Amino acid sequence: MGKSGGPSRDRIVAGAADLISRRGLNATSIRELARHADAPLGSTYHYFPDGKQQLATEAVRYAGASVERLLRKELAAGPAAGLRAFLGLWRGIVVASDFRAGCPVLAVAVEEPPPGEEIPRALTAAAEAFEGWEDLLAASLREHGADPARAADLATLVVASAEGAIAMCRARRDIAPLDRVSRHLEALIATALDGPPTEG
Amino acid sequence: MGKSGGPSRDRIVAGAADLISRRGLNATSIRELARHADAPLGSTYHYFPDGKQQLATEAVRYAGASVERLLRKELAAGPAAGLRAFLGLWRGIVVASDFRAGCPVLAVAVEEPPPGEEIPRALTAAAEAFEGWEDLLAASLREHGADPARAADLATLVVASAEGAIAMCRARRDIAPLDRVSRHLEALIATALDGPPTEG
DNA sequence: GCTAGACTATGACGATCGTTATAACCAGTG
DNA sequence: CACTGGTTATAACGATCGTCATAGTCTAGC
Repeated sequence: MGKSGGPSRDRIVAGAADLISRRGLNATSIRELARHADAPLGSTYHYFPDGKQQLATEAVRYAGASVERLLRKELAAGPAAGLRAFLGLWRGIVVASDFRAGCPVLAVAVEEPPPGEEIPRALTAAAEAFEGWEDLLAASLREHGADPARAADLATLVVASAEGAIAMCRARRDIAPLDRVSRHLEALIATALDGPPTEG
Repeated sequence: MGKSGGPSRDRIVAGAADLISRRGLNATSIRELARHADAPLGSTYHYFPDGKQQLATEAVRYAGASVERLLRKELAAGPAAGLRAFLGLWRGIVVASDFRAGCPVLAVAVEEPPPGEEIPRALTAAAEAFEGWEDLLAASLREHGADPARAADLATLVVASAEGAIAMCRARRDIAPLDRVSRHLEALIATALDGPPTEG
């Protein structure tokens, strides 16, 4: 098949993204990741010779790219549609998992890098995922008439509040925080497009 | 001394809050928690006979109460001052730790509860901490003339976006996301107090 | 001095961790 | 048939995990 791996490799990556989003990175073992994807332990080290760090990095990149793909598609209908799709995606994941799963990018972002100077690749991948989402949102906002100076701020607020709300929902086992944030964000986007606030 | 524990007990709890905020709950061992507080391992099981779960719960409650105390104090000068203190607190922690520490409540909130029906006490404590902060902010907003129906939404947005921004800052090793969110939130609070938006 | 009770020190228990090594399977090609 | 290269199976390495048990060291009050 494709020279870069068969279907089980992809299953491992996707499963890792899901399991990391539930348990956190450092708390998830390679054995659990393999079991979760119905793959043998030996295969994980076959496909990912650099071990856990490599698998985690690819899982984060996979999740980041998936969201980015959805975002790019839905933003074609405007920032409001993109925002709704973004928030709806997370809402679906949180509810479908009965508040057990969240965002794998967030899970990686909240863990301390090892004491050495080296910054783990997975953490860098998490930063890139966040930035990718922000950039798409900000560009769409600007294209639809939002104040360019505030577009980036608003995009950061959207990503940050979505991520935070996901965590709050999981703690409370209640989707209300995400819904409250969604309502507020949709209003914000609407006013950002209609009339830029008095700046001077 | 006090019947409920000496100074080293408090050191262990405070140290646990810090270490959990860096490494995550499941990824932090009791031995590390003891070492971090310069306390012997035996002492952790002496002060916290129910083990890791009890220590984690107390650490989350400690962090939640600390922030709540600060918030209550600063909100006396109005919602804008409270917001600034809240965001400034996190900013200080993130910057002072060189992007290694974050919010222990968030760290606990993003981890999956065990398969049984029992919800870990630490997770419940995390939910209560978030709610405590939200309630204080919402009450202050209402007291200062904000639309009561939107006060709760705005308070949730503040907490969610702060938590999310902290994680984004750690991933990027850059304080900019939190600063961007802060700027936006301060503007939001200002308009919420001045003129409630056209509701329709 | 002596005892009581709070704290600490030490070591162990089975389990699991990340990782590696080695051997077995199993598809295709000759 | 043999052979080869990608995949899986199995076992093991030292290290660390959460927890417990036991014994030691303190300090207070008699």
